[in-house]
Amino acid sequence: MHPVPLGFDPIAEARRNWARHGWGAPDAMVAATSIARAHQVVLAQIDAALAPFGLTFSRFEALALLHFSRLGALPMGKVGARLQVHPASVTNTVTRLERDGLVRRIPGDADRRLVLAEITPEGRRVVKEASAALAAAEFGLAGVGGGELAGIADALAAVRREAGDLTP
Amino acid sequence: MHPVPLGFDPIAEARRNWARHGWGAPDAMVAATSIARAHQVVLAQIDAALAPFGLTFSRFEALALLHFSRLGALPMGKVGARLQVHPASVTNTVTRLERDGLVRRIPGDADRRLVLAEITPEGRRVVKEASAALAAAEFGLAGVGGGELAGIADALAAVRREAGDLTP
DNA sequence: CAGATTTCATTGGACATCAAATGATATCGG
DNA sequence: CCGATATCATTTGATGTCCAATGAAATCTG
Repeated sequence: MHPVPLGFDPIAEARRNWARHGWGAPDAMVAATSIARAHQVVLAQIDAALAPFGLTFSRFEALALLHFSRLGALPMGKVGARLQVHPASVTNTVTRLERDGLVRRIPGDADRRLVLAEITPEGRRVVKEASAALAAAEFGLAGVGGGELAGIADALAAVRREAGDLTP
Repeated sequence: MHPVPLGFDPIAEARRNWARHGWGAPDAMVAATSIARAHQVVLAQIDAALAPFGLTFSRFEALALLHFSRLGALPMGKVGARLQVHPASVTNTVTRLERDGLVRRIPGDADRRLVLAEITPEGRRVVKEASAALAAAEFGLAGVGGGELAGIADALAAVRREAGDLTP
């Protein structure tokens, strides 16, 4: 997509322009833009690593969650809560996983409003291979040192804290 | 979207599960997942701050880039290179900005393959107001301290370095 | 100079995400 | 017990992103 590097840092350039026009909160602008760019870069590599398995990161996350669960099955709502995505996104994700035979929808027994997503044996096989591929690709963060990885998680904890993700 | 907090950190939980199954690169997994979550949180707040202006972050970025440019106009390709997005995304973004009268398409004079996106007076008016709103909302990073903002940018610089964004 | 190659923007298809509305089911209250 | 309210999943529609293919125009090459 970007065969030709720009030769300069687009975010640093944005900061200069931002300051030149006297616009506010330049540090926040740089931090937010850095997050967006890092997300774009990492997700592209993750999806590339998962493509051979017919998975996207979204689908992999859902599949891994089910694989980790006690019964290999969770209600749609639980999946959304754990992955922190919109209910409609869960419906979409599970539908595609089901299409590929990695997941099955089963009706809730006690509460008939519930729909459970259950991972299939094929799903378990695929998620294991995919996790290995993801680990091999270091989640798109190859080249980033171990200490730097911890630094990223720590720095972003402040953002997640604001969002209420942390237990404080 | 998530009125009810989970009561625990989903990423910390993911790390435990990941380790329990002996899967690789847990630090990278945590870092990548943290980036994805931070992106989701920040972008949601940014888009909320921009909604009153009929803008999304993508459209705002394009509009600001044109506003900063010397002539208030840039070829589509340049916009994509600077914002680091796919050409098809630029086409989409500019089409919507044009629909709202914030941008105009003008044909390239020298090279007739080029299409220039030019910001309109209305576009300049809107982008200024929007930038103020964005600054007021601190880019969705209100509550994150100044030092922490710099820490985020610094930590993510390692990722952007790998992607070739930095000049070194 | 003419044909081949490259560059540029657009189009169409696929995927992910969210918001709002809908239908089905469960629970609460009188 | 029955009606009102709440919960759950899905559907529909809008956005944004990418890839692959296409057509138009410029440039390179023999």
